[in-house]
Amino acid sequence: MDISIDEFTRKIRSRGYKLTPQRRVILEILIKNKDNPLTPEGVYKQVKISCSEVGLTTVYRTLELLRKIGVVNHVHFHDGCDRYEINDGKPHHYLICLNCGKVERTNLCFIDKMQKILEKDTAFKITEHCLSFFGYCRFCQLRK
Amino acid sequence: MDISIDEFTRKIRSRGYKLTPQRRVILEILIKNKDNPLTPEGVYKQVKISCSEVGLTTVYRTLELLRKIGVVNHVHFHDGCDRYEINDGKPHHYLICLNCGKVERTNLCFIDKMQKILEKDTAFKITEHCLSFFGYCRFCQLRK
DNA sequence: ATTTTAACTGAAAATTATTTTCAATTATTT
DNA sequence: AAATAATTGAAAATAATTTTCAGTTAAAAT
Ligand SMILES: [Mn+2]
Ligand SMILES: [Mn+2]
Ligand SMILES: [Zn+2]
Ligand SMILES: [Zn+2]
Repeated sequence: MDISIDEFTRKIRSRGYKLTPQRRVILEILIKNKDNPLTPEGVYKQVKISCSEVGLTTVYRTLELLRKIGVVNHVHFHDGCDRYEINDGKPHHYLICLNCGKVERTNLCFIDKMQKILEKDTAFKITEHCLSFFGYCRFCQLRK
Repeated sequence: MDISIDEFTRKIRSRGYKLTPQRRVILEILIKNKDNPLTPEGVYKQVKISCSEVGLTTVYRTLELLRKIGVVNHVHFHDGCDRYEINDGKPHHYLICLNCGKVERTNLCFIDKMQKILEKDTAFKITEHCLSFFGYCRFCQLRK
């Protein structure tokens, strides 16, 4: 369910944006890391490795653009920076250990149902949500 | 279901912390604003109004302390800063309009059920969660 | 193909949120 | 009242993000 480059091109162009090499590289990095949400800095570092002259500013700008067109989701680990992950259509949420920082991902989700009810109830048109759980992982429950 | 000053005092002292005037004032502000999560800056401004010599640094430190002892929750509106609200024991989540920024609150929540299942499923001990919905409010759905 | 043009870029500067440092102060215990 | 460890606020430091701006480029028009 990953976005294809063609689909990406279409989405970008149809809104008057240009498909630049920088945008393509950043998208590729996000796809490659579909299992862990990256910070802008994290994206930047990986972009640099796979070569390329891409500025950090452009990373920030591109991530926000991708979010706007629905290609990435924006998530929070409460660690002081934003994170982005490719939007694969499936809901998934995170379990973040307050002790060791370990992050687990889960696909269990009742949110869709909740969202439908909320929309009916409040007339709000929901396009994104952000859900994270904080607590203590298996390991940290024992020590400390 | 608001926390009482006695309960607060007990919670603080039992962990070796001191009950200072600053901490008391900050707690009062949070109780007074139980319906909208405040940023540290927001707390600071209100503290200043109700008089008091309290430094912004102390506000940051106190909010984090209150979170640690379970007196406040930490929420995110994706607007670049952390927010805190008094923990009244009830779950409530937010609907944040991506267009006008309006924030609505809802009590509808399936999270408790989800949390139980997750805990069983993952052996993670969950102590907090953060859920927000983003989209477009009634008004913004029409214009734009 | 060449021109045109608005979108895009990166470096540097600016801004904003948050954390750290440290010397002085204060709440609680003795 | 003294002892002591916790707490405080101002200032400095750090970290994340945004803005500015002059130069570049993708895509549309010729
Ligand atoms: Mn946070
Ligand atoms: Mn965010
Ligand atoms: Zn852990
Ligand atoms: Zn709105």
